[in-house]
Amino acid sequence: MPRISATKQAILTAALDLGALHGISGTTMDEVAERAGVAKGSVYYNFASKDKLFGELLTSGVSTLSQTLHEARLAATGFACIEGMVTSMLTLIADNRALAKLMAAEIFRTDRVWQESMFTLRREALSEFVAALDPLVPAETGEDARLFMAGGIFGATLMGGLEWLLFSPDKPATDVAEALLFTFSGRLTHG
Amino acid sequence: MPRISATKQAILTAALDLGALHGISGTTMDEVAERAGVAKGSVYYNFASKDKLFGELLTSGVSTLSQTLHEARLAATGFACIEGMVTSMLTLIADNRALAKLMAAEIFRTDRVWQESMFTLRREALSEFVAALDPLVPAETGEDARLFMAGGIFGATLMGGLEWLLFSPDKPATDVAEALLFTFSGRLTHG
DNA sequence: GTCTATAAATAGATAGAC
DNA sequence: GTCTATCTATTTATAGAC
Repeated sequence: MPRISATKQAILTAALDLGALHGISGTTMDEVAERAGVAKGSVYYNFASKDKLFGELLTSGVSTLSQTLHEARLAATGFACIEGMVTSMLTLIADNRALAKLMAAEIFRTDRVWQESMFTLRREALSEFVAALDPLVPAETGEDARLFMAGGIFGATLMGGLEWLLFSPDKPATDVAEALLFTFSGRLTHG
Repeated sequence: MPRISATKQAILTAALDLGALHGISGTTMDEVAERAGVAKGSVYYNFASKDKLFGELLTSGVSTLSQTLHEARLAATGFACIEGMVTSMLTLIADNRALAKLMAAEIFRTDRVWQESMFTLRREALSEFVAALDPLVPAETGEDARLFMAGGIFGATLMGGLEWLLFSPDKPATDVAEALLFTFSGRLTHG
């Protein structure tokens, strides 16, 4: 595992921040070079193309998410498993705010060159939620229904997390997790 | 209320479809003109700028969403109210697939010229969920927590809906609604 | 109102010096 | 490995004929 060069890291960070601000198509390689403090030639020395640069950023980001969810899933059982996964994902979003914004904007795009690998990685992340749901849903629940549920919990956490960071960033993460988990706890139907 | 011209409508439709495919920054005014079957000059005759064109598209879309949620909220009470809102929103997403994709990608952008009005309209849509949640949550629940819950239900429906349309479009809408509502019904914690 | 033609600026990418 | 300079294509937007 060759260590990543300082220049390459600066480029990745600049691209991530700018991508979160203006979207990938709205970010130019000139801007990336300027923000990274290097010449554009250096950007292209490290990344063959704009697509390669952002593709690396996104696939590594979704991969980290999968791993985080996987670890959280193994750390508990039953509904506590969902609780831990939602909380872990919120922490990850808070620690990688730019990446979360970028992912939210790109996750349903179907015209990217890296679409295929993103699709696979996204499915991997969702399948962690599917696995966590397995002991909680009736045995006869179909595969599609499990995926819709997983997508829903994933979406709730992502949107709730972004809502938090963009509009109420001073609130602690636990407030957000509690609110989201309240809606999944069944207490909504006890009224 | 002056009726919208056929040309203007064709331009709006073309812009919506292309924006859903390639994002707003990734869509060019040349493509819009070509797909709409008009010259680029006609596009600029009807819309002063690219920003104005997509701004109109997005604000009118979120406005429709707000109205749909409002009507669904008034049509029921208690948890059935949430059920109706989620179901109505899924129907709206299915009927306006391109708009849903566009909104999902743009809803957290903070660098757009129409950001201010989008922010307001988005809050309006969320406040419908907040109102529906009012009788279902403890009286001492804070304003922020209510918004996080609303954002979560909204996010779950949007992501679940897009997951459905992109990857299992053959399943009926009721399957998706049932799956999402299952997670909010409390049956997850009965295991 | 719609068109063609074009301006003016910017984009992704490359060449070649150092 | 990093830079400057530049190529080529594309982009938003406008001018002006019809």
